[in-house]
This record gives sequence, C-alpha cells and structure tokens, in this order.
Amino acid sequence: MFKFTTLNNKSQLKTETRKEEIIKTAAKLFKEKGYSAVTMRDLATAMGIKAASLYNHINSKQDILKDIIISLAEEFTQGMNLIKKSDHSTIEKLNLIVALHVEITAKNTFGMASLNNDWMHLEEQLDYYLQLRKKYEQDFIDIIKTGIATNEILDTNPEIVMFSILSTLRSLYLWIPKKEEITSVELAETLSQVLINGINK
Amino acid sequence: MFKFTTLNNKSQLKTETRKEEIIKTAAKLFKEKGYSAVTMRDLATAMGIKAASLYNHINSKQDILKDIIISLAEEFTQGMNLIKKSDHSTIEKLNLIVALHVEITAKNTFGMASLNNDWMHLEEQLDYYLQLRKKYEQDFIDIIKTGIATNEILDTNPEIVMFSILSTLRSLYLWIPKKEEITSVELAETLSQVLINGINK
DNA sequence: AACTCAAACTAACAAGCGTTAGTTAAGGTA
DNA sequence: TACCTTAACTAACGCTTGTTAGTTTGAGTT
Repeated sequence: MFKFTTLNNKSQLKTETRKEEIIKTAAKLFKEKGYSAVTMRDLATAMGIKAASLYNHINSKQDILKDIIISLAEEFTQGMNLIKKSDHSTIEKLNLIVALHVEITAKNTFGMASLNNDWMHLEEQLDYYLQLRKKYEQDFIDIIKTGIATNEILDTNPEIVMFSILSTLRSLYLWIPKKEEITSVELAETLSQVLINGINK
Repeated sequence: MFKFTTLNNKSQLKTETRKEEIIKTAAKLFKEKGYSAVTMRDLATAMGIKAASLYNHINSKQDILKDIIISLAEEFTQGMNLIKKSDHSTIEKLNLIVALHVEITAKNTFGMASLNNDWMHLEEQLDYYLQLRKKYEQDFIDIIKTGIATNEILDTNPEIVMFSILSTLRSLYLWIPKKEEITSVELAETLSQVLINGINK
C-alpha cells in the first residue's frame, strides 16, 4: 500500500494508519448526512475500496462512532478540569472555555458534528457520554455562579447564561470551515468579546 | 375512530386530523433519533397502528419531513419580513428576532429539531429550503450592519455577531422543554439581555 | 336495511443494510 | 526461497427498509 508519510512507526514519526483514515473519512460523511444515513458502502466508496474490506481495520460501524465521540468528549473534560482548578478570575475562565472550544473544534470540525448530533446513537458508551456531558455543564454553571457571587458578572439566570454561551460554542463546527481566513486566536478573542461584553454600545 | 375533540370540522372548531397526528408524532421521533434512524414501523408503533396503515394518510416518509420543515422555514421568513420592514431601531429589531424564535420554537420544539438537523434529507425541496435560509441570514446580517453604521451597536465582525446570536436561538428547541416553568416572554427578555448587553458587570 | 367512507388490517415486494467467511495479491523479512 | 503481514477482494447471509395492493371493520347517514 502507498503511504503518505515516508517514515514508519518504528522511527517514531506519526504515520496515519488505515484505521485512522477510515475514521476521519467516516466523520466527514457523518457530518454531511448524520450517522444513520451513512452506509458502510458509502464509507467504502469514499475510501475507494469495497465495504467488506473496511472490516480488516475496524470492528463495526458503532465502533467508529464511539471512537469519534468519546475521544472528543474526554478532551473537553480534560480541558474543563484544568480551567476549573486554575486560579483565574471568572471572566478569564470563561475566556479559556471559549478558547478550549475554538481549539478543539478547529482541529476536528467533522468529529464535532458527530459529538453534537449523533451521540444518541452510542450504545454501550451512551451512559458514559451523558455522564461526561452532565459533569461538564455542571462545572460550567458553577463557574458562572461563582462569578455572580463574587460580583464579577451580572446577576442573570445562570442556566440561561450557560445555555447561551454553550450553544454558540457547540455550533462552531458549522461555522469555522466557512471562515478559513480567520485564525483561532482572533476568533476566540472576538467571540469572547461578543459573548461576554455583548454588542450594545 | 375515537376523536379527541367533540366538534367536527363543519362546526369550524379545529379538529386535529389523523394526518396531523402522524406528522406531530413523527416530529417527536425525529427529534429523538433523527429522520434517518426513525423507521415507518417505529412511527406506526408510536401511533398504535401498522406501518402500512400510515399510507392511508401520508404519501411518503419524505413528505412528512417536508411538511415539518418547510412550514417552519416559511414561518421564519414571514416573521423576518415583518421585522425588516418595520421602522424600529436595530436593538428593537434584534429583540423582535429573539422573540420570533422563542415563539415559534415554544409552539413546536419537535419540528425545530428537524429544521435544524434533518434539512439535508429534503430532496425536491432542498434548494427551496436553502434559498429561504440564505435570505433569512442575509436579512439578519443587514440589520446588524445597519446597527453598526448608525452607531447603535459595537463595530464587531457582523458575521460573528449573527452566528453567535443565531446559534443560541437555533438551539432553543433543546432547552425550552427543560424549562417549562419559565414563560416565553420572560425567556425572550432574559435572552435579549444576555445576547445584546452581555454578562460583564 | 343498505350504503358510504375513513381507517385499520394482512401479505408481500425489491432494494438495501451491516456483517462474516474465505480467498488473493503484493511487499517486507527470515 | 519461504514465510508473514497488510489490505484488498468476491460471495453471500439474514434482517430491515419504505412502500404497494387488496381486504376488512365499524360507525354514521340515507
């Protein structure tokens, strides 16, 4: 098989394995049509092979979805844990959350579509995913509540505030691909400004 | 068949037709699992009948999706046309857009899920839907640009501002069902406050 | 009592689904 | 040269899909 990198695993340079290529291609298709509407034959065609050949590399369609979603969910959990434990102000913590979403999403817009839209098709890992999500949102809300208590942010319904910010951050995967000219840092800055300070003059 | 209303169509009182019941049930299922993952047998079971019986009332699965999505898209278009032509200030227009989304979404949270997540499975009507959406977003951005020009709102990237607000409004369908105690008016007010004035003290 | 009609039913269809089993081809290693 | 590994293949499976054709049921109307 032709490889896109010249050095193999033994020389420590990261070569994209066939399995990783399949998962990446699957994520792309899942973003376009959703998990359920993508068939293994669609995926095979996109890879230039036959459907049965996919099974030399992956265990099942389910497993591909799990690989895409769980790794991303854990990445968010890890980022939130760092932010939570840091000693920044509330506003700074919120800026860091914005930056976390921009960074992860910019790196993997396709996977973020599955995370947002296809998590309900997880089977064994559904409970685990829901647990991670619940924890993330609870940590987020706690940060907002602290900010209200310490008089750093306005005393507004914390759930509405979180919902509002998180909705925007969760939709980034739709929007980042259309704005290739803007850097992650610029986007995170503008977004922080809009979300935190509003747009009223 | 048992009917849930006592007066029939001839007496001018709106009776929910069997077709409307099916579409409403379908929207509920589509929200839970997405259009592609819901089978006609799932829908039939939810209605308490056999799959073949559905076809006495509807033409096809496709047609159900079209009915759900297009009517909502046209409702938004109509609302935007009114707002656009009105002589309110930019801030007031933005408040009206928030209220429009809250109102339509509160009335039909299930359908809003399809509008947001399953539009790509439209077939004949896909181009029409995309045209309505593009027009809506263009009108939205024009309002923001006017606000910047007239010095009513801060001079920030208009696309980021629209994206930020619209992402939140488009996610309302996920959130409204969890907050049944809050009224549409209260929600619209708090949301306007957060989206327009921010949360910074 | 006879008729109408909405709304259900059974049975079946062709196509497509995810997946398995067993085989082949080519390149690197012993 | 013989072997091993990787990655493709063909063929087929049992099941599910959306949809159709034709039939039955039961309540309301004439």
